[in-house]
Amino acid sequence: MIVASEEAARELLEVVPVIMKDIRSEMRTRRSPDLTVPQFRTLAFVDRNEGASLSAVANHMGLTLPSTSKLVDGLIARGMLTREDNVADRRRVKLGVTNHGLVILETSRRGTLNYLADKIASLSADDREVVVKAMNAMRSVFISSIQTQAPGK
Amino acid sequence: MIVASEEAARELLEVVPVIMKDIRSEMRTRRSPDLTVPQFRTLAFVDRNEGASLSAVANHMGLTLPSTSKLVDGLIARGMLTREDNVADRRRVKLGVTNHGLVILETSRRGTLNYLADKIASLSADDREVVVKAMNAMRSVFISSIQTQAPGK
DNA sequence: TATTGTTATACTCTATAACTATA
DNA sequence: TATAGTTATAGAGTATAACAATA
Repeated sequence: MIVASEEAARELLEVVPVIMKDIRSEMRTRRSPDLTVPQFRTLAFVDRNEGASLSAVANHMGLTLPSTSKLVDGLIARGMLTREDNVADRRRVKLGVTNHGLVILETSRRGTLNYLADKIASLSADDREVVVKAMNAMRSVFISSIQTQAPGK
Repeated sequence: MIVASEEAARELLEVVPVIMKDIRSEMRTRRSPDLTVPQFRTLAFVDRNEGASLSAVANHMGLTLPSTSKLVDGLIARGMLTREDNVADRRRVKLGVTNHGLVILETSRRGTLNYLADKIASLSADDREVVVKAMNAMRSVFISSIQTQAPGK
């Protein structure tokens, strides 16, 4: 089977929004209504990059600084993130996940993973393998390799 | 390679939001800033199902009726959709795409497809095939087979 | 009474413009 | 002057609650 880029692009444009809609609905309304997708991704990023700056989060999320600032505001207001001054460069902030934030993050992740795994269980082992391979290929195309600044500087 | 549902679910939860973010950004800011993703999907659905009711659109999109009503309002205000009474059942409406809507839809689709195809072109032929197969598997899992009501009744 | 749709209200997501503080 | 971040403002996406019209 010869697959043109155009054909793969059509498939992505048709199917990806539907998967995304499903993930978003699951996060919003079912087992784990605590986090929206951007909130979940922000929390997960700060968890993996303790002390990250706002710019680092904005870069990872592909959002502007004002959008990211507001997103972070909400998570701080709900006690899931902390924001401190960075003494080495006082223009910057250092973000951190609270214990409460960690609990919410893990609960949300578990609920969503269970939901997705349950759906995927209906596929053949071959199809599951194809999905994993496709996601790895997509990762190389869509996830930029830009890394977080080291928290210190 | 044996792939557990859990592993495939983790991959989906990590990668799909990033692809979606990219598609959304492309639609919003680059070649085709005319339609958001939900607007695009609504227009495409009504194009394929001329005379569809609001409920049919809501069902397809996985949205509530009020949300769908507002979404459609916006497209009507911008001259891309029409809304008429359904004489056979006056509670219902019949939606249609205008010529202007068709032009915008096609322009947006072409721009986004070109953008995606360009990115995908960096993959090997094997990887492109894997992507298409994965999307077909996902379609069976995530796209419900519920069909539109016939426009007449 | 059930179905189809709209209006009112509210919150999140996201952007641009204008600003402050620090380097 | 350039960088990091916030505040103000605004539009889109989405939901629930309350309602009107029709079946």
